[in-house]
Amino acid sequence: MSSHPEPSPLSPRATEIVTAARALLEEQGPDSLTMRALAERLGIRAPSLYKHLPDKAAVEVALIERGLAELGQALHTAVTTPAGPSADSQEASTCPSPTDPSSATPVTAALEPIAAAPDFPAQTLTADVPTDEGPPSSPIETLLSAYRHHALANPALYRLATSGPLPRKRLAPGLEEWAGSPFFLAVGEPHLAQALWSFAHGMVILELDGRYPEGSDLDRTWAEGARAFSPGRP
Amino acid sequence: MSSHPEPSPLSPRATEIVTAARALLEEQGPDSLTMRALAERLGIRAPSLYKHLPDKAAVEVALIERGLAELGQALHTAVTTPAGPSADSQEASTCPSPTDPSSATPVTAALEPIAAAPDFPAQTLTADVPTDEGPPSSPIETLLSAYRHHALANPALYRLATSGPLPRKRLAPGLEEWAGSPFFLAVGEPHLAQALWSFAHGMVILELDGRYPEGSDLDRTWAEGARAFSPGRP
DNA sequence: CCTCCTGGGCTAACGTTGTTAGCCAGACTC
DNA sequence: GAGTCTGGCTAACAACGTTAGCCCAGGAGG
Repeated sequence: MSSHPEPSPLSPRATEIVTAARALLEEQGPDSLTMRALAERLGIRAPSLYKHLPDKAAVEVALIERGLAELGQALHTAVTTPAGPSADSQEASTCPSPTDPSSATPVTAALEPIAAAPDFPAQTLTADVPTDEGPPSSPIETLLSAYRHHALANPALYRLATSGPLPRKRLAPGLEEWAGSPFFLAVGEPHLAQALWSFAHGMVILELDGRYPEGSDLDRTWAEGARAFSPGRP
Repeated sequence: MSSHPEPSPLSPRATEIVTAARALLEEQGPDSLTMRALAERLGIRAPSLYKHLPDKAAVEVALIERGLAELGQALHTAVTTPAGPSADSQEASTCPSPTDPSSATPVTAALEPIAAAPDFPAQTLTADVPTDEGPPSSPIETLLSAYRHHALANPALYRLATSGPLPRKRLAPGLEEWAGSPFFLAVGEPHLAQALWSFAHGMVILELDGRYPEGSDLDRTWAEGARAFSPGRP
């Protein structure tokens, strides 16, 4: 198994840099991901980074690739696993990615909305731990739950990987398609799959951006959406 | 009617500045919206802008308010209008917003994806003019069509207004709710409305970011989504 | 052992960005 | 006429991404 499309190859040192960048990103927010701060975290000076990576965009592309790969991984196992109701198990079992042993970052940092991402004022992100309950759930519900959990567990990386214009040319080919394919596996029809993916992304990104009114019951909104996309609905 | 929640009050000159900012944004893309470029467009120097607006964020907040107000306007008329199949008519009839006469910008700039927004590599945004055809459409289809058309007609403003963390504190209160309320009017149930809004946003933002695979038939994806959210589906 | 080369660090510096401080001309008020 | 805003201006700062150029360690080849 593993993440099918291979990520762009990086020197060992470059990989270290990207790992540090990831930690910095998730700990301090995207605005704090500067070349100087990144270098300092590694005990070197900013210009030295350019000996290993051509520019900042390359760091971001590498991060995007990691983000897509991990998201894809989470979704694939969610869709393959024989419908486990608890969404947490998947992450823990697959995230120590086999392709990249050096990424020893503690990604599996549980589900509490990351402590502090200072750039992003955290707004409504106070009580939004999804409630896992109800019936053992259909494939679609399982997939959506995995999607939501994964995104909320890695908010900054998710945002980086899925928002804003994509530098497709610099990205490992096929990665996006692969990451999205579980939606097809779950619903069987490509256009419906695309629609479901769009729904999931819209939900997650609006939740991350604190865009829903204060007291919204997002669990119910997700459920309502899942129901809409389910084949024979009650 | 008009946009119910009043936008934050601005001095006449500040309004001019925001109008120029909007033009700059839509013509040259978000990266080109710098204080210096904005000032130059007005024939003054950057520091002078600070006599009228506290900082760049204030410019952006004002733009966001305009974006949300216009989006809300478009959606409201789409939902109130007795189901006109042609989505174009709405914009033209309501956009010269009655609240703000000085915004004489040609917003109604038709539907061709704006010529050049250089910062955003336009990618797949080549052949994505939505095809208006098929049966006269349900309220939900009308709403979704209006949403998509409006967003694609004002891509940069839409992105600014709906992506990234919201500075809620600085935003006119109630604006977001008002802009989103047509979704409730269309489906009748709040959670389903939120889900439908999320779907629409996800579709649009992914389309704007050129995130769908090359040859995607987005019309069908929209249709599939609309069908999923429709009450009694075939 | 000496030489050479190269990988990977460094400092200095440039051009942009948002933003502040402080100056000054005109217009309006009393 | 004196005074006070209003709204321009220049100069400057800090932080950003990035480039140029220096230099030291260590391995390779003779």
